[in-house]
Amino acid sequence: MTPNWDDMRVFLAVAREESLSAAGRQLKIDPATVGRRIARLEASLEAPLFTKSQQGYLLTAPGERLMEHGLKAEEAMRAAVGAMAGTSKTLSGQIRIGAPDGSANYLLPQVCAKISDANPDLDIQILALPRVINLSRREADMAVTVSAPTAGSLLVQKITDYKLHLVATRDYLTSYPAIRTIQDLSGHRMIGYIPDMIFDRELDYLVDIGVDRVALASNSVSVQLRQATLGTGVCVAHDFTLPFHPNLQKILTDQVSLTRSFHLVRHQGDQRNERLNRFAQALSQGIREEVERLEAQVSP
Amino acid sequence: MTPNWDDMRVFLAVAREESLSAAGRQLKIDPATVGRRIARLEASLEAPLFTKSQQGYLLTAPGERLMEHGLKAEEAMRAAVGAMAGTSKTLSGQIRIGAPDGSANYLLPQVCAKISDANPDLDIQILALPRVINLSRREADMAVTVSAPTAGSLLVQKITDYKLHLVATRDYLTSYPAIRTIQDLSGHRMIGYIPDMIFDRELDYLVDIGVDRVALASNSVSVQLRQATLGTGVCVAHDFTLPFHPNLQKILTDQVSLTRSFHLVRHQGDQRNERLNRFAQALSQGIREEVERLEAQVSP
DNA sequence: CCTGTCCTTTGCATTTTTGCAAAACATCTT
DNA sequence: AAGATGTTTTGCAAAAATGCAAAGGACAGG
Repeated sequence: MTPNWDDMRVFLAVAREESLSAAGRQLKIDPATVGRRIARLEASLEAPLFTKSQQGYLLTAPGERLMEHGLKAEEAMRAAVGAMAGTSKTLSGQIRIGAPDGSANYLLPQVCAKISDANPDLDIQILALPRVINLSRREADMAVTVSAPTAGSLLVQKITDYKLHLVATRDYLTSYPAIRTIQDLSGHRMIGYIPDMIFDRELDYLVDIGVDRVALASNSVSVQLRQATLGTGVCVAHDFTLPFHPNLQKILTDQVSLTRSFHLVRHQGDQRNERLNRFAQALSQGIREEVERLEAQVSP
Repeated sequence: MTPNWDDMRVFLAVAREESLSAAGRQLKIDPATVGRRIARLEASLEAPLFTKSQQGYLLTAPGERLMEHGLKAEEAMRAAVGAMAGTSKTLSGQIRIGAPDGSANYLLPQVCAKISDANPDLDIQILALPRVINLSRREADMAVTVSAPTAGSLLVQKITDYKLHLVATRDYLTSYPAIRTIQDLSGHRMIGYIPDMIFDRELDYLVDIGVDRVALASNSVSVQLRQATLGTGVCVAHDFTLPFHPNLQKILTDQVSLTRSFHLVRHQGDQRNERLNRFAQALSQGIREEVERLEAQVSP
């Protein structure tokens, strides 16, 4: 019998989450229903799609083959929904943004709050991960990145430049030897990324500055800034984060001033998706304005 | 809210049939249900998809846009189902073949009966139309044709050659002046295709033979043969039809012997659809064997 | 080893969807 | 003009799907 196309939507969620419960949460339906929908799909296709256990639902070989086609169906359905968006005043549904946690923590909350105010029926999800978001696998609808990706069928647009400077607390600076030159840094504790976990070359600030040892490291910008705010060392901070940490001040600004850029990266298949286009436009403009507003609050 | 993907499947049927009733018949669901599914889809997309009346359901501009994406979703879902077919011993579901009515009447019934015997869960539909089947519009899953199409993203494979000869009944031949040469035909009633409705140049047999007037014409081969069987004239017949009309005999075989070929035409997008591949293989082989079997029964 | 947590599956009640039949309307044929 | 045929829409009963709760199992932590 003809499979129910909507069962394919459920199938994709289970394939991704590898769990009836998790898929049920994502789809907002009962796990019992998810299980029944999978059973119905398997019956109509006469093929076992998962190996089943309480530890998880894992795709079989036929299930893998089905998933390939299911992803195409999903893309078409997304585009279909997107094509309808132009007819509505406000956006609805759910959109997920991937972002490095610097922008995820310090920019996106404000930007997305405004977008949400203007589009009450839209659910926005900020995926803050210290790694490259895989848009091909649809981990998110779009991603804010620092480096512009060059490979894959992706759309990339530059959003804005932003500045970074070395920072430390005033207490730290008065308690430790003066920092007048870059060479003086070698006598200080540096805070930064975990070197072998840096997932974007453009985030490797300290190498640019000439620092080769990081005593306090984290893969999370907010953790790094919290450590700096405690007065435990010197780190590189985005200017737009400084209004949130008034006890941090810039140092060596005449010698070290870094500039990076945010890019918005999207799946090429979404190019004509009006719904995502509208959201992307609002997001880019929001980020641009927020960076400008926050950097204006930081003394030169 | 998230549209139900299966509502898209219903939407496509209504868009094609331009009628709830016709779509319901095609989908084997009640027209009332079809109407409700369309209403639900329109509500979820917040867009009117059809202009509605008892005369029919016609797509609106948003509906047209939706259809583009819906067709892609459909292609993906068909491929998905097709990818599963290899896992099952027998085929199931529904497959529609377009064919000119010569092969539709005299070959496909036997060939499809055998395929159906081997695949009890498969519904086979023979679309016999006196015109070119539009595979791009998915009027059928595949088509048997005489001319090999050269345009469009289609897969074409030659199935077999077959022969055609001038025929008439014995009674006709004894009641009317003898036919010894092609020129003698001008004093006889010719049966053939309606000239301005010939949809395939390869079917324009009488032009090849040099006959320029068709006194008894039809766009249907079976009608033509029935007329010939009544002894009302001379027509061109496929050799494989002659075992069904034992009172028809070939004439002028030394002067007129036509050869044509059957081709199987499929949508390029179905190239890796295992379910349709298996069916196509069985169909081609079946037609090949059936032409051979029937032509063997006809005296030279 | 025991407890807690989370998973899948099953039974049952509730909700939703569907089929059926009828009403209303439009079109075509006699 | 009347009857026949086919359409869409609506109300209601029947069927199907879903949610809820509980049972049973697996795994992790204390």
